Amino acid sequence: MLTPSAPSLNINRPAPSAFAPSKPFCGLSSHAGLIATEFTYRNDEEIYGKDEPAEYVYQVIRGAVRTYKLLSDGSRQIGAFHLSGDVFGLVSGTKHRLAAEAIIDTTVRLVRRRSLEQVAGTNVQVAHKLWTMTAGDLKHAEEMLLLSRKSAMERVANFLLEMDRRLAVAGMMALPMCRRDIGDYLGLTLETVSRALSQLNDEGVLGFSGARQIVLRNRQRLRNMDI
Amino acid sequence: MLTPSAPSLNINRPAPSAFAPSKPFCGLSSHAGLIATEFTYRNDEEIYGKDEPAEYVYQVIRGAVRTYKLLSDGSRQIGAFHLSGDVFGLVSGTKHRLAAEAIIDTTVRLVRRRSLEQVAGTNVQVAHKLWTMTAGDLKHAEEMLLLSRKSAMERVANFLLEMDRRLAVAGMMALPMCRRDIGDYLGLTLETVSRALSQLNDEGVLGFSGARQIVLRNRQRLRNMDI
DNA sequence: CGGGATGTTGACAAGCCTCAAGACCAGTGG
DNA sequence: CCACTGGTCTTGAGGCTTGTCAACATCCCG
Repeated sequence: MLTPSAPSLNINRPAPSAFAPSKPFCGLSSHAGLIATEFTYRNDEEIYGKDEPAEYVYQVIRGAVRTYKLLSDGSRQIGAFHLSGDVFGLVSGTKHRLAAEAIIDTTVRLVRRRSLEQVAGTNVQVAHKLWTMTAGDLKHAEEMLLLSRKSAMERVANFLLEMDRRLAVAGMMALPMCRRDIGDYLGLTLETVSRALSQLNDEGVLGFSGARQIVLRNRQRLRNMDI
Repeated sequence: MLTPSAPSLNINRPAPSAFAPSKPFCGLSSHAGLIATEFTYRNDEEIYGKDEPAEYVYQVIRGAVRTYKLLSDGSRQIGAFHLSGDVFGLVSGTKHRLAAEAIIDTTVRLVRRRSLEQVAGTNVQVAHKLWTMTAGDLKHAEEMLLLSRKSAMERVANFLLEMDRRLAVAGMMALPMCRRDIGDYLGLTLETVSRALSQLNDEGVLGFSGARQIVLRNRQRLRNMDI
């Protein structure tokens, strides 16, 4: 929860005292004079809490974010991992239904939700973009729902392919998240995730160079396990 | 699949030869001259198929609809049950990601997706309505994802409360769907659903008057099992 | 080098699925 | 009116996958 080295300004909640007005927000803020601000969070730092007013919409510039909710039984459900370029925190209501935390040191760009909706009120293209972004979240939720019916190995295989697609460089991926994060994302325990990864390693489907440095050696076999 | 008594015109795919232009589409078609047409399907009749072009958006007038996809292993995932008043078949893309079938004899009202999007292109309120409807679907998917982490009993309890809220009249609900449908919706087998219902009956939490006629006698206990 | 966090592996238990048999119910035809 | 039939639902027995608990290994960082 506390890493004493602070790479940048650190207030728990943004209230961002105007930082750097910057580049287009996923091709969004180019439309109108949306003010985008940058902000940096350290690992495990909260970006926003569940049920908080949704004041901003975010885009990851660098780093990784998890959105999650805590269940009554103490377990945690991770809704999504957001990596460089991803937009998160967009809701059509007024409150966040999931909390968001930086997994590692993360820089985000943010725009006020109100400004965005204001623009959407006059600009049809922006309004359409908001819709398709929410539809994208829906698609992801539906895919996770499908995954939830599958075996542990199928879920892990699917996860690996997703991460391979999203963050592999030179055929190798450096996972930002721990085994527990993966488990809470897939609806498995960290032990089951570890066992699945070990088995894939034993079978030569993947290779490790450190627990979070993974090379996929046989993507086709992973796809065959997959949806 | 085939019930020889046809209550109304029966073509497998709409291509609806203008039937009854009628009342507002969930407060939607009141905005512009959207033409709404009615159509009736018999039980187990397909309304649209997976990956079909999303030509229409539907509202249930009478009856019940299930949307679903078939998995590669032959199992079926039901995404949602749609009852009187519910809108379904709205996607932001061009294809349906789930198929839709009538569970019982069902009348729907439908409007062309193109017309709707056209109106949304000029009418900000309609555009906003499309967004919030998709956001509602997202919320439902997120709730199902949460449920998928819970025990069989918790899922069934949640299902009962949902159906009680949506279709109970005089404290009694007449489920339109069979045990297999419920199982495919909750990610359980029909046997597990049946066992959970029997247990709730034994505990006096609910009462049967026919397998699909259920009275909830202790909603609070169901809520305590629930999310 | 030491210590905490993270990851791996093993043994066991629990919950749910599978398979199977039988009960119930509605519709049909004799 | 009753037997028959197909579909739906219930109930039981056993097995499998995954969760739980525990021990140990590894890594990172001071």
